[in-house]
Amino acid sequence: MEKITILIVDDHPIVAEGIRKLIQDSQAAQVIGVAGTGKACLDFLRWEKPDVILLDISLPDISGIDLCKTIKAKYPSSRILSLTTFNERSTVVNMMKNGADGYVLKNSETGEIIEAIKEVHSGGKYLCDAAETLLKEEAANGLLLTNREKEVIQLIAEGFTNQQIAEKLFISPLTVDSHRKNLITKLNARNTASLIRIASEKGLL
Amino acid sequence: MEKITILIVDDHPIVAEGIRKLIQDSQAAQVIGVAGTGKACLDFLRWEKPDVILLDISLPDISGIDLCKTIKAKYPSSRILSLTTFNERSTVVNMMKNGADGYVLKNSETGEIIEAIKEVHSGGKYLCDAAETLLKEEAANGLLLTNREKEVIQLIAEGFTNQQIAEKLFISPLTVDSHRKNLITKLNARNTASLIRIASEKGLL
DNA sequence: CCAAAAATCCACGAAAACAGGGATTGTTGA
DNA sequence: TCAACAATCCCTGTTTTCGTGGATTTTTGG
Repeated sequence: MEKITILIVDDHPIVAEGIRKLIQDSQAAQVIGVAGTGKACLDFLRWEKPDVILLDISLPDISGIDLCKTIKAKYPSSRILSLTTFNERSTVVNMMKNGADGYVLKNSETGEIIEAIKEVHSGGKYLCDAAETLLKEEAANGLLLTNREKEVIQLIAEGFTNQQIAEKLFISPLTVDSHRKNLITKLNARNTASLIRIASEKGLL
Repeated sequence: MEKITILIVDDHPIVAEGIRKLIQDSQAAQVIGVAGTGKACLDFLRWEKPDVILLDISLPDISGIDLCKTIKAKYPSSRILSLTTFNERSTVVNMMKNGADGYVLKNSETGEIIEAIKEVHSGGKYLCDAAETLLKEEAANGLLLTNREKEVIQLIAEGFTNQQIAEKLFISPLTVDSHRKNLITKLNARNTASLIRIASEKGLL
């Protein structure tokens, strides 16, 4: 059986080493490279084509989310498995939206990670239990801000007034105010200040 | 030479494995246990006394910060090296305040981690460069909110008005307003909304 | 002890947010 | 096709924050 070739992209030497060991032990795959930055990753991909890329989100130069998009744009056939510590809805969603083929948390069982690699390599998608639960929670709990609301809350958090936001979005200040009120209601805030705190806690900014 | 005995406390199997490998390779120490939860850690310590405890902050049951305090209370002679991904002032400060003997980031060079273990074992303190820089930045940059300001910003973030905050603190609403204005100036915010965002980003809430 | 910083209080007008309605277009999924 | 939802806009009055400025009293560190 051909071994699956792997590129690890992670800026933590410890983690990279741990993954390498796991993969070696499993016999199913082999690590052909380790990159500690987004740049190193792209350089590597110019010369070698791993079957699966294990991608961390927090990298020193660019975010794994952006890197994911870039890789998929340049090498559409590459398979990307996101391997991170974050289990926030927004992160999971963004990652998958940007073309990742799977999402596994670093505190997953080791077996699950190998499983995910195989699944992704064979063309499937893989979401770890925790991530799946999160996505369901989102749907249920209704952490569902509309696109417009996301734009608006973002600008509010940056300190713009209704008036200024209206100008940026080419809509009426009254509309912005409506969005603001809806946001306060949706997130159960008392006022704008607590709205921003709550949004920040939930990773919506 | 006696090897330094180590207990790893981390809920990421990958990371634990990586650390174990690093330590093995270094020849200077040996891992005598791995705990994935705070409880497992305390159980382990009842029977065995590792020279150095490598402690992660994010654990499933209790925070590493609290665990640190607990361990130090029960076993004052134990040496604790905090090994985490976070490099926020507040985290570093809290950890050291609760008795940790060292602070190293997971993305540190592997050599640095071994170095830190040795230093901590021999009774010294060790702060990785990144953490040290952070602490200096804090002093320099002036993330210096006064006690009163911290109370006030906390209450603002919870959605209370000047009036309400004044009642809670038994001071005049005008005073609260002064604090608010000072906060906005200090943190370079445009208004309360952005004040809360900035404070949240800096971990001041 | 003394200077610096923190905490307190104030005034006044302008600007912004809040409360609590209502209403009209699109879009879209079942 | 039709109800639900998103996005838009509006009104009225009240409350709160913002900007600019100043002033006094405690703490506190050297």
